[in-house]
Amino acid sequence: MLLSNTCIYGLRASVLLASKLSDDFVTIRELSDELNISFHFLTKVLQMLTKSGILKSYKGPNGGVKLARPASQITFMDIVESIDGKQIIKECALGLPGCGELKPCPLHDQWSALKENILNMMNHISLEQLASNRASDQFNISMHY
Amino acid sequence: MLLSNTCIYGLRASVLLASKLSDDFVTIRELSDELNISFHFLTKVLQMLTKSGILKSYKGPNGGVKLARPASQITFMDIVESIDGKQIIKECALGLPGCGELKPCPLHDQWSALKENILNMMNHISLEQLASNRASDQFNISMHY
DNA sequence: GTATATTAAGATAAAATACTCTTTAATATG
DNA sequence: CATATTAAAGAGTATTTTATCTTAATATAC
Repeated sequence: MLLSNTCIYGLRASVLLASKLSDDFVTIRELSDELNISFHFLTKVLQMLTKSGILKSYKGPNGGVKLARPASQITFMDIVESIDGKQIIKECALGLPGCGELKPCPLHDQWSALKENILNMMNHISLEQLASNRASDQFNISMHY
Repeated sequence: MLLSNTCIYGLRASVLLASKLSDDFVTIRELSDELNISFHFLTKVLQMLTKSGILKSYKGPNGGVKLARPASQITFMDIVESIDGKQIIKECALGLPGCGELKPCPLHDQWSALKENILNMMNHISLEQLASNRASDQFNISMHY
Protein backbone atom coordinates (compact mmCIF):
# COMPACT_ATOMS: atom_id res chain seq x y z
CA MET A 1 0.00 0.00 0.00
CA LEU A 2 1.45 3.24 -1.15
CA LEU A 3 -0.42 5.61 1.15
CA SER A 4 -1.27 5.18 4.83
CA ASN A 5 -4.88 4.92 5.90
CA THR A 6 -4.48 8.21 7.70
CA CYS A 7 -3.38 9.84 4.48
CA ILE A 8 -6.28 8.40 2.52
CA TYR A 9 -8.70 9.77 5.11
CA GLY A 10 -7.09 13.17 4.75
CA LEU A 11 -7.38 13.01 0.98
CA ARG A 12 -11.00 11.97 1.05
CA ALA A 13 -11.95 14.71 3.48
CA SER A 14 -10.07 17.28 1.44
CA VAL A 15 -11.76 16.26 -1.78
CA LEU A 16 -15.10 16.43 -0.03
CA LEU A 17 -14.31 19.90 1.25
CA ALA A 18 -13.30 20.94 -2.25
CA SER A 19 -16.65 19.80 -3.55
CA LYS A 20 -18.60 22.05 -1.21
CA LEU A 21 -20.03 25.06 -2.99
CA SER A 22 -20.31 27.44 -0.06
CA ASP A 23 -17.30 28.97 1.63
CA ASP A 24 -18.66 28.26 5.12
CA PHE A 25 -16.73 26.22 7.64
CA VAL A 26 -17.77 22.58 7.60
CA THR A 27 -17.85 20.67 10.88
CA ILE A 28 -15.61 17.64 11.19
CA ARG A 29 -18.67 15.76 12.40
CA GLU A 30 -20.37 16.40 9.08
CA LEU A 31 -17.29 15.19 7.19
CA SER A 32 -16.87 12.10 9.35
CA ASP A 33 -20.52 11.22 8.91
CA GLU A 34 -20.40 11.61 5.14
CA LEU A 35 -17.15 9.67 4.84
CA ASN A 36 -17.94 7.06 7.45
CA ILE A 37 -14.71 7.69 9.32
CA SER A 38 -14.45 7.88 13.10
CA PHE A 39 -15.01 11.48 14.15
CA HIS A 40 -12.19 11.55 16.66
CA PHE A 41 -9.70 10.00 14.31
CA LEU A 42 -10.61 12.31 11.48
CA THR A 43 -10.18 15.20 13.89
CA LYS A 44 -6.57 14.14 14.43
CA VAL A 45 -5.95 13.79 10.73
CA LEU A 46 -7.40 17.17 9.89
CA GLN A 47 -5.37 18.76 12.68
CA MET A 48 -2.29 17.78 10.70
CA LEU A 49 -3.65 19.48 7.60
CA THR A 50 -4.56 22.56 9.61
CA LYS A 51 -1.09 22.75 11.12
CA SER A 52 0.51 22.49 7.72
CA GLY A 53 -1.64 25.32 6.38
CA ILE A 54 -3.77 23.34 3.96
CA LEU A 55 -6.91 23.83 6.01
CA LYS A 56 -8.20 26.70 8.12
CA SER A 57 -10.16 25.90 11.24
CA TYR A 58 -12.48 27.84 13.45
CA LYS A 59 -13.76 26.92 16.89
CA GLY A 60 -17.22 27.45 18.31
CA PRO A 61 -20.67 27.61 16.79
CA ASN A 62 -20.62 27.81 12.99
CA GLY A 63 -17.02 26.75 13.22
CA GLY A 64 -15.34 23.86 11.47
CA VAL A 65 -12.73 23.50 8.78
CA LYS A 66 -12.36 24.71 5.21
CA LEU A 67 -9.65 24.78 2.56
CA ALA A 68 -7.11 27.51 3.23
CA ARG A 69 -6.57 28.12 -0.50
CA PRO A 70 -8.67 27.64 -3.62
CA ALA A 71 -9.02 23.94 -4.45
CA SER A 72 -7.23 24.54 -7.73
CA GLN A 73 -4.13 25.51 -5.77
CA ILE A 74 -3.93 22.45 -3.55
CA THR A 75 -2.40 19.33 -5.03
CA PHE A 76 -2.81 15.69 -4.17
CA MET A 77 0.86 15.81 -3.21
CA ASP A 78 0.30 18.67 -0.76
CA ILE A 79 -1.97 16.42 1.27
CA VAL A 80 0.25 13.36 0.95
CA GLU A 81 3.39 15.20 2.02
CA SER A 82 1.63 16.79 4.91
CA ILE A 83 0.46 13.45 6.29
CA ASP A 84 2.79 10.71 5.08
CA GLY A 85 5.86 12.90 4.73
CA LYS A 86 8.13 13.61 1.78
CA GLN A 87 9.55 10.12 1.51
CA ILE A 88 6.46 8.13 0.50
CA ILE A 89 8.39 6.57 -2.32
CA LYS A 90 11.78 5.26 -1.39
CA GLU A 91 14.81 5.82 -3.56
CA CYS A 92 14.45 2.37 -5.01
CA ALA A 93 12.13 -0.57 -4.59
CA LEU A 94 14.79 -2.78 -3.13
CA GLY A 95 15.70 -0.11 -0.61
CA LEU A 96 19.37 -0.77 -1.14
CA PRO A 97 21.51 1.67 0.78
CA GLY A 98 23.40 3.95 -1.56
CA CYS A 99 21.34 3.14 -4.62
CA GLY A 100 21.40 6.09 -6.98
CA GLU A 101 22.58 7.28 -10.37
CA LEU A 102 26.19 6.52 -9.49
CA LYS A 103 25.68 3.00 -8.25
CA PRO A 104 22.24 1.94 -9.44
CA CYS A 105 20.67 -1.18 -7.99
CA PRO A 106 19.29 -3.79 -10.41
CA LEU A 107 15.90 -2.18 -10.41
CA HIS A 108 16.95 1.43 -10.38
CA ASP A 109 16.00 2.52 -13.90
CA GLN A 110 12.60 0.88 -13.96
CA TRP A 111 11.77 2.09 -10.53
CA SER A 112 12.81 5.64 -11.29
CA ALA A 113 10.49 5.73 -14.25
CA LEU A 114 7.52 4.46 -12.28
CA LYS A 115 8.35 6.78 -9.42
CA GLU A 116 8.40 9.74 -11.76
CA ASN A 117 4.97 8.81 -13.06
CA ILE A 118 3.51 8.52 -9.61
CA LEU A 119 5.07 11.73 -8.36
CA ASN A 120 4.01 13.59 -11.48
CA MET A 121 0.46 12.50 -11.02
CA MET A 122 0.43 13.56 -7.40
CA ASN A 123 2.07 16.88 -8.15
CA HIS A 124 -0.22 17.80 -10.99
CA ILE A 125 -3.65 16.72 -9.85
CA SER A 126 -5.45 19.37 -7.82
CA LEU A 127 -8.27 19.01 -5.35
CA GLU A 128 -10.42 20.96 -7.78
CA GLN A 129 -9.89 18.32 -10.44
CA LEU A 130 -10.52 15.51 -8.01
CA ALA A 131 -13.66 17.16 -6.71
CA SER A 132 -15.04 17.75 -10.18
CA ASN A 133 -13.95 14.31 -11.34
CA ARG A 134 -12.06 15.80 -14.24
CA ALA A 135 -8.68 14.52 -13.13
CA SER A 136 -8.38 12.52 -16.33
CA ASP A 137 -8.20 15.66 -18.47
CA GLN A 138 -4.63 16.10 -17.42
CA PHE A 139 -3.04 12.78 -18.15
CA ASN A 140 -2.04 10.35 -20.78
CA ILE A 141 0.10 7.57 -19.42
CA SER A 142 1.36 4.83 -21.68
CA MET A 143 3.79 1.98 -21.56
CA HIS A 144 5.47 0.24 -24.45
CA TYR A 145 6.88 -3.27 -24.69
CA MET B 1 6.10 2.87 0.84
CA LEU B 2 4.76 0.40 -1.64
CA LEU B 3 6.43 -2.75 -0.29
CA SER B 4 6.90 -3.79 3.32
CA ASN B 5 10.37 -4.04 4.79
CA THR B 6 9.85 -7.75 5.13
CA CYS B 7 9.14 -8.00 1.43
CA ILE B 8 12.19 -5.97 0.50
CA TYR B 9 14.37 -8.27 2.60
CA GLY B 10 12.87 -11.24 0.79
CA LEU B 11 13.56 -9.64 -2.57
CA ARG B 12 17.13 -8.79 -1.75
CA ALA B 13 17.88 -12.26 -0.45
CA SER B 14 16.28 -13.81 -3.53
CA VAL B 15 18.26 -11.66 -5.91
CA LEU B 16 21.41 -12.55 -4.03
CA LEU B 17 20.58 -16.25 -4.28
CA ALA B 18 19.94 -15.83 -7.99
CA SER B 19 23.38 -14.33 -8.42
CA LYS B 20 25.14 -17.35 -6.92
CA LEU B 21 26.78 -19.48 -9.57
CA SER B 22 26.82 -22.81 -7.78
CA ASP B 23 23.68 -24.80 -7.12
CA ASP B 24 24.67 -25.54 -3.51
CA PHE B 25 22.48 -24.57 -0.59
CA VAL B 26 23.43 -21.21 0.87
CA THR B 27 23.14 -20.71 4.61
CA ILE B 28 20.82 -17.99 5.84
CA ARG B 29 23.70 -16.79 7.99
CA GLU B 30 25.75 -16.11 4.87
CA LEU B 31 22.83 -14.22 3.30
CA SER B 32 22.12 -12.21 6.43
CA ASP B 33 25.79 -11.30 6.73
CA GLU B 34 26.05 -10.19 3.12
CA LEU B 35 22.81 -8.23 3.25
CA ASN B 36 23.25 -6.84 6.74
CA ILE B 37 19.87 -8.08 7.88
CA SER B 38 19.22 -9.70 11.25
CA PHE B 39 19.76 -13.44 10.87
CA HIS B 40 16.70 -14.40 12.87
CA PHE B 41 14.42 -12.04 11.05
CA LEU B 42 15.69 -13.09 7.65
CA THR B 43 15.08 -16.68 8.69
CA LYS B 44 11.41 -15.84 9.25
CA VAL B 45 11.15 -14.09 5.92
CA LEU B 46 12.76 -16.92 3.99
CA GLN B 47 10.50 -19.41 5.73
CA MET B 48 7.61 -17.69 3.98
CA LEU B 49 9.32 -18.08 0.63
CA THR B 50 10.08 -21.72 1.37
CA LYS B 51 6.48 -22.41 2.34
CA SER B 52 5.22 -20.83 -0.85
CA GLY B 53 7.57 -22.96 -2.94
CA ILE B 54 9.88 -20.25 -4.19
CA LEU B 55 12.83 -21.55 -2.17
CA LYS B 56 13.95 -25.03 -1.21
CA SER B 57 15.57 -25.51 2.18
CA TYR B 58 17.68 -28.21 3.72
CA LYS B 59 18.60 -28.66 7.36
CA GLY B 60 21.88 -29.75 8.83
CA PRO B 61 25.48 -29.38 7.71
CA ASN B 62 25.82 -28.18 4.12
CA GLY B 63 22.18 -27.18 4.39
CA GLY B 64 20.66 -23.80 3.69
CA VAL B 65 18.32 -22.41 1.08
CA LYS B 66 18.33 -22.17 -2.70
CA LEU B 67 15.92 -21.17 -5.42
CA ALA B 68 13.37 -23.88 -6.12
CA ARG B 69 13.22 -22.99 -9.84
CA PRO B 70 15.63 -21.38 -12.30
CA ALA B 71 15.96 -17.66 -11.59
CA SER B 72 14.53 -16.93 -15.02
CA GLN B 73 11.26 -18.50 -13.92
CA ILE B 74 10.77 -16.54 -10.71
CA THR B 75 9.32 -13.06 -11.03
CA PHE B 76 9.56 -10.05 -8.79
CA MET B 77 5.81 -10.46 -8.32
CA ASP B 78 6.19 -14.06 -7.13
CA ILE B 79 8.19 -12.80 -4.18
CA VAL B 80 5.96 -9.82 -3.52
CA GLU B 81 2.77 -11.87 -3.56
CA SER B 82 4.27 -14.49 -1.35
CA ILE B 83 5.22 -11.95 1.32
CA ASP B 84 2.96 -8.92 1.03
CA GLY B 85 0.01 -10.77 -0.44
CA LYS B 86 -1.96 -10.25 -3.61
CA GLN B 87 -3.42 -6.91 -2.62
CA ILE B 88 -0.29 -4.76 -2.50
CA ILE B 89 -1.93 -2.21 -4.68
CA LYS B 90 -5.42 -1.36 -3.61
CA GLU B 91 -8.24 -0.90 -6.03
CA CYS B 92 -7.72 2.84 -6.02
CA ALA B 93 -5.53 5.33 -4.27
CA LEU B 94 -8.37 6.88 -2.34
CA GLY B 95 -9.47 3.46 -1.14
CA LEU B 96 -13.08 4.38 -1.71
CA PRO B 97 -15.37 1.44 -1.12
CA GLY B 98 -16.97 0.31 -4.33
CA CYS B 99 -14.63 2.19 -6.63
CA GLY B 100 -14.41 0.38 -9.95
CA GLU B 101 -15.22 0.64 -13.62
CA LEU B 102 -18.90 1.07 -12.87
CA LYS B 103 -18.59 3.81 -10.31
CA PRO B 104 -15.07 5.17 -10.64
CA CYS B 105 -13.72 7.45 -7.95
CA PRO B 106 -12.16 10.77 -9.01
CA LEU B 107 -8.75 9.20 -9.31
CA HIS B 108 -9.74 5.88 -10.78
CA ASP B 109 -8.47 6.24 -14.35
CA GLN B 110 -5.10 7.70 -13.44
CA TRP B 111 -4.56 5.22 -10.72
CA SER B 112 -5.47 2.29 -12.92
CA ALA B 113 -2.88 3.34 -15.46
CA LEU B 114 -0.13 3.64 -12.88
CA LYS B 115 -1.19 0.40 -11.26
CA GLU B 116 -0.96 -1.40 -14.58
CA ASN B 117 2.57 -0.12 -15.07
CA ILE B 118 3.66 -1.24 -11.64
CA LEU B 119 2.05 -4.65 -11.90
CA ASN B 120 3.47 -5.16 -15.38
CA MET B 121 6.94 -4.42 -14.17
CA MET B 122 6.61 -6.79 -11.24
CA ASN B 123 5.13 -9.53 -13.39
CA HIS B 124 7.73 -9.32 -16.13
CA ILE B 125 11.00 -8.83 -14.30
CA SER B 126 12.65 -12.10 -13.28
CA LEU B 127 15.19 -12.76 -10.60
CA GLU B 128 17.63 -13.65 -13.36
CA GLN B 129 17.30 -10.19 -14.85
CA LEU B 130 17.61 -8.55 -11.45
CA ALA B 131 20.65 -10.62 -10.58
CA SER B 132 22.39 -9.86 -13.84
CA ASN B 133 21.34 -6.21 -13.71
CA ARG B 134 19.77 -6.45 -17.13
CA ALA B 135 16.28 -5.63 -15.93
CA SER B 136 16.27 -2.55 -18.11
CA ASP B 137 16.31 -4.61 -21.31
CA GLN B 138 12.67 -5.34 -20.80
CA PHE B 139 11.10 -1.97 -20.40
CA ASN B 140 10.35 1.31 -21.94
CA ILE B 141 8.04 3.36 -19.81
CA SER B 142 6.99 6.81 -20.92
CA MET B 143 4.52 9.43 -19.93
CA HIS B 144 3.13 12.25 -22.03
CA TYR B 145 1.64 15.55 -20.99
C1' DG C 1 25.17 -42.75 19.16
C1' DT C 2 27.31 -38.12 20.08
C1' DA C 3 28.43 -33.80 18.64
C1' DT C 4 27.69 -30.27 15.34
C1' DA C 5 25.34 -27.57 11.80
C1' DT C 6 21.50 -25.95 10.14
C1' DT C 7 16.40 -24.58 9.25
C1' DA C 8 11.62 -24.46 11.61
C1' DA C 9 8.69 -22.98 15.04
C1' DG C 10 7.15 -20.59 19.00
C1' DA C 11 7.15 -17.10 22.36
C1' DT C 12 8.11 -12.57 23.41
C1' DA C 13 9.38 -7.61 22.87
C1' DA C 14 9.62 -3.13 20.65
C1' DA C 15 8.03 0.21 17.47
C1' DA C 16 4.81 2.07 14.38
C1' DT C 17 0.18 2.74 13.00
C1' DA C 18 -4.62 3.07 13.79
C1' DC C 19 -8.12 4.31 16.68
C1' DT C 20 -10.78 6.01 21.12
C1' DC C 21 -11.86 8.75 24.99
C1' DT C 22 -11.49 12.78 27.94
C1' DT C 23 -10.35 17.35 28.88
C1' DT C 24 -9.31 22.01 27.43
C1' DA C 25 -9.64 26.24 24.71
C1' DA C 26 -12.08 29.29 21.73
C1' DT C 27 -16.19 31.35 20.02
C1' DA C 28 -21.09 32.48 19.58
C1' DT C 29 -25.63 33.42 21.35
C1' DG C 30 -28.92 34.78 24.48
C1' DC D 1 -22.22 35.92 32.43
C1' DA D 2 -24.04 31.15 31.34
C1' DT D 3 -24.65 27.82 28.07
C1' DA D 4 -23.84 25.50 23.90
C1' DT D 5 -20.86 24.40 19.99
C1' DT D 6 -16.92 23.41 18.04
C1' DA D 7 -11.72 22.29 17.15
C1' DA D 8 -7.25 21.30 19.77
C1' DA D 9 -4.65 18.71 22.77
C1' DG D 10 -3.45 14.91 25.54
C1' DA D 11 -3.68 10.37 27.30
C1' DG D 12 -4.67 5.86 26.55
C1' DT D 13 -5.81 1.35 23.89
C1' DA D 14 -5.51 -1.97 20.04
C1' DT D 15 -3.49 -3.84 16.17
C1' DT D 16 0.14 -4.61 12.93
C1' DT D 17 4.80 -4.70 11.68
C1' DT D 18 9.41 -5.46 12.80
C1' DA D 19 12.65 -7.72 15.41
C1' DT D 20 14.79 -10.85 18.97
C1' DC D 21 15.47 -14.95 21.61
C1' DT D 22 14.83 -19.73 22.76
C1' DT D 23 13.74 -24.33 21.78
C1' DA D 24 12.78 -28.05 18.59
C1' DA D 25 13.50 -30.80 14.51
C1' DT D 26 16.45 -32.59 10.93
C1' DA D 27 20.57 -33.88 8.83
C1' DT D 28 25.75 -34.85 8.66
C1' DA D 29 30.10 -36.64 10.15
C1' DC D 30 32.79 -39.04 13.05
